[in-house]
Amino acid sequence: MRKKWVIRSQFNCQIGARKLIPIDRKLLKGFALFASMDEKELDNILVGASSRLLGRNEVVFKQGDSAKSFYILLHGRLKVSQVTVDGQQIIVRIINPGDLFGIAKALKRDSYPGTAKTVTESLIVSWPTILWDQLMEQHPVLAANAMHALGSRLQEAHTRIREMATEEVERRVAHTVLRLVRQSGKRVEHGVRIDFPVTRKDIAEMAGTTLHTVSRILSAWESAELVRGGRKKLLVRQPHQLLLIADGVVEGHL
Amino acid sequence: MRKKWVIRSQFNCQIGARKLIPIDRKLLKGFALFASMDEKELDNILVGASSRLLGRNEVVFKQGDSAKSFYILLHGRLKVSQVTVDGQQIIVRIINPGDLFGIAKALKRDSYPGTAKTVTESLIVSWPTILWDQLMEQHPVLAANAMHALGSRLQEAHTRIREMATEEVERRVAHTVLRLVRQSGKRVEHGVRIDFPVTRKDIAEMAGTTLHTVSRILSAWESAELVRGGRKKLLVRQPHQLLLIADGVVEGHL
DNA sequence: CGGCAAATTTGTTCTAGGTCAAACAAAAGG
DNA sequence: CCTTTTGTTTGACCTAGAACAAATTTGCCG
Repeated sequence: MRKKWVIRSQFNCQIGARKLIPIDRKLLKGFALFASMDEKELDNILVGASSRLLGRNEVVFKQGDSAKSFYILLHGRLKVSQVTVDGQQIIVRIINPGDLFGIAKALKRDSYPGTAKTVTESLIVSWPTILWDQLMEQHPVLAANAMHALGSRLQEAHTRIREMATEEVERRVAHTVLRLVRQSGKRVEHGVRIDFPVTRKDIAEMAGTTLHTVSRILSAWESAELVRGGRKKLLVRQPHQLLLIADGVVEGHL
Repeated sequence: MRKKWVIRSQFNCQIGARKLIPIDRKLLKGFALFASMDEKELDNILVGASSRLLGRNEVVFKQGDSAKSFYILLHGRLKVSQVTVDGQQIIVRIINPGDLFGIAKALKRDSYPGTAKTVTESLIVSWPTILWDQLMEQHPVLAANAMHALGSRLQEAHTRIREMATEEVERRVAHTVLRLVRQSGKRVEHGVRIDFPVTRKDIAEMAGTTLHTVSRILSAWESAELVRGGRKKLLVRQPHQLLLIADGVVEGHL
């Protein structure tokens, strides 16, 4: 068993060995991005790709780094954050398996606008950024799918903007939690569990508020039996009730 | 002359004649979207397109309408807004000449997520939505440019999210105004004028605040000689000072 | 197992900016 | 020209939620 495990300067200086996990096209299959592509096309796409297995809390790229590669997440979970000049942090998005990320080229940028960090052990595949245009050109299906992905992100962004502009915190937090449920929820015995570690601070940075306020809200919800919290854990017991709060149908519990 | 035109309840019942302005490929040239495409390709793209000249305050499509067409704005200015269930409005974006809009297909939607309305007389070109995929496939350059356009919008959306999450109103309003200056500013004698009618309410809906607050802020800025207001008018006299406010370098004037 | 850092909870205070209210000004339309 | 509509300004008040502060809990690592 390969145990050449990390010597971490501070972030992710990884070791060569880790890099060369053989990439099987089977790994790609099943993701929307590669929908309806045949084996041959997939192999073709994989030329030039390399993969990496990362542990928890490792940084894939940092805000401002020059964008040498673009990626797709096969397994695990990342979060992308930005820090403002005055040190405040926000979470731009959570990356789920199958998502493209670091596609600075598509955004006409040559540096990454945010920092991508694993929150669980993760498997990623990367390509050199210079291959982007070529890849898009040679695989129209891929291009179309990538555009769809961008489109969904844009829609989600608009939704967040609208929420932040018009809704009060409790509803925004409810929306945030529901989004997590939708993207990363796992049915368990008494509800739906967010299947990766989320802190109150994370939620705050997604909803545009403070961890204190989030904590108060979750406590209130816990009293009302809507959720069950825990350190970096969250179980939603009554998604439907939460939806009512999110949509402003019922009064909140604060 | 095809006069099978819609009689639309209350908004944009326009006249058939207006529809059939001959579209010259020269009109398209010069827009980033069609960069580096030759005459022949442009003509090809224009097959299936139709154009329309609209007056002020006409609705191109309404939130929820089924997305039968996608558009590009050649001349004029539109604004896209969304209304929430409880009647609050926000401005999603301002559409400037050369911008694609109504590309629901790229967002995997079959209805428009917002309402697009002219704020000045505008010239638009439209294609039936069903041509989208075909057009993207046959013109990789167009596809790439369209993706860039989406990418820019996504970036702008993230910027707005970050601003709304971390900045206080005065800075947000400053950013909003500066964005208007950048996109639609016209150098004039004593500064830069926003070259289309913007109300305080518009600005509020872009910055995520109320028209009252915007009015107060602009009044304060006016006292400080930073801007000059007027009914639906705005002249920025000292963009640089405004930038300092936007970036939080100097105290605001409230 | 004990110590430590990270995460969470909860109380108290304080203010930015929303809400309510009203007067005012400039277009638009007849 | 007068009336109406639409946009703007300003004041007075009030509250959601941020900021400040501290105690408490939890998981981790040596």
